[in-house]
Amino acid sequence: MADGRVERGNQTRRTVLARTVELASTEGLEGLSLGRIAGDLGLSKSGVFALFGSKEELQIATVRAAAAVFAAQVVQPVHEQPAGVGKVWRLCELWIAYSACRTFPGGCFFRSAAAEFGSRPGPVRDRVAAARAEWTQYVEQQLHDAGRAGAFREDAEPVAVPQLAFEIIALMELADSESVLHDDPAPYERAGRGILGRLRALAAAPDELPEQPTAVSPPG
Amino acid sequence: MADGRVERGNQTRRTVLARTVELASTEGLEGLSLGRIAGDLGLSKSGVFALFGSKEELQIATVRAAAAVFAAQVVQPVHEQPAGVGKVWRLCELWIAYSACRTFPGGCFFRSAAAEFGSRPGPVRDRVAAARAEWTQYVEQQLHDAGRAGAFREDAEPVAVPQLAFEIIALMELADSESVLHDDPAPYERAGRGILGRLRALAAAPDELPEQPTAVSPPG
DNA sequence: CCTACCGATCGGTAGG
DNA sequence: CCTACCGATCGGTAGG
Repeated sequence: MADGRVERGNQTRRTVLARTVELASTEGLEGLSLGRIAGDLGLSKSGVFALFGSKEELQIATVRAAAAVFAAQVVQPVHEQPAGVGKVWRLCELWIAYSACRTFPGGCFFRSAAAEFGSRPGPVRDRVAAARAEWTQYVEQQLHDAGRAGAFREDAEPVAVPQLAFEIIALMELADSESVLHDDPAPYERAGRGILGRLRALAAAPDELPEQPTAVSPPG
Repeated sequence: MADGRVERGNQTRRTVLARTVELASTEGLEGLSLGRIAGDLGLSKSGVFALFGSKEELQIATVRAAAAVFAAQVVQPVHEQPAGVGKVWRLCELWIAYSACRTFPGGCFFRSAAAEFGSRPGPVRDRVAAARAEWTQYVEQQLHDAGRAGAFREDAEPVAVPQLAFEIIALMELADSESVLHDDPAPYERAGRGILGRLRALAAAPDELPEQPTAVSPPG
């Protein structure tokens, strides 16, 4: 009972998942191998297997672990900030930093995972789709709250929140993809400029936003 | 010499590549298996191997074959159209149709391939990066030519061509990704609206562009 | 009975 | 293009 075996198991689980989120971002969730992970961490293959039950469960646990990292790095820091375009822009800056600093060595975990499992029905795809839908809804909620707080101009058309969220996410994800593919930080500036252009055009107080995104240091 | 063996080999090569471009778009370039392809096509594993020399060469040949499909479906149809925002928008419509009709069952081949090989240095990544760079340069060229033809307003800031190309490509690629992941055509309308919004804001004759994108039929 | 592993091995398949 | 194989490794499971 109190011999610590359960706690040791939980610790080993965390150790395994810390490694699989890294591996999966570069080699894919399907590229995870129980034997290789075990070898890397000095465990037996069957020991790793016993902790998760199947490779598929390991993949799903890896997606959940990546979501926790993302939440801590992108969502949590803005938690207490008042709603507004400033909060939306801060969220975008945090996303760009999350991508540019290679939190996951292969770039955004959820862009990679969506590309890998997007056309493979099953529980892994469903988990990835749910994680992405939650993020989209979170961005939409921030835009909605900003609108309710009077952050958008009233002399223009009402802001189409899902459209604007789609455009912001598109710019950030292409920056992530191109930056990884070409080892180049320049796409982050493009994404930042595009997002600021949209937000400044709609903001009631555009001067509260910078004219240009701050420079992003090279990856790696 | 003239016994037709070379021609038969080329035909078999085309048959194999027609299959691998489909498979790779859903299961990845790394997921290609010489044995599986051979079995699917009633060939021997070593026969397929002999045609390409290595799995890596098969992957590169698959990327080249996909590029030919893309060029025929998206680039070739606008070849003789005069430069202008109308040509740019037509190119975007063709891209959206290329994605929405599932030319490749897993969505845009080059988005999938970039996600899979973006952080794996080597000849396959280089070939994927080159194909994407060519597409980006082609879009930029069309925007540049439109500007030279007087298609953009002169009372606004000069159009930043690479920035605009980045934004257009970002919207199309997120539509592709989300449509595949959620089996939903709605993202294509978002992408089309976003692109038209940008083009109409910059166009000297915005009335030559539609106000809304035409509806896209569901995938599959 | 439980867990968290171990060394060994299952039936199949990988690239070559 | 074929049959016939190789060293290795795959995900998963056996008894202890």
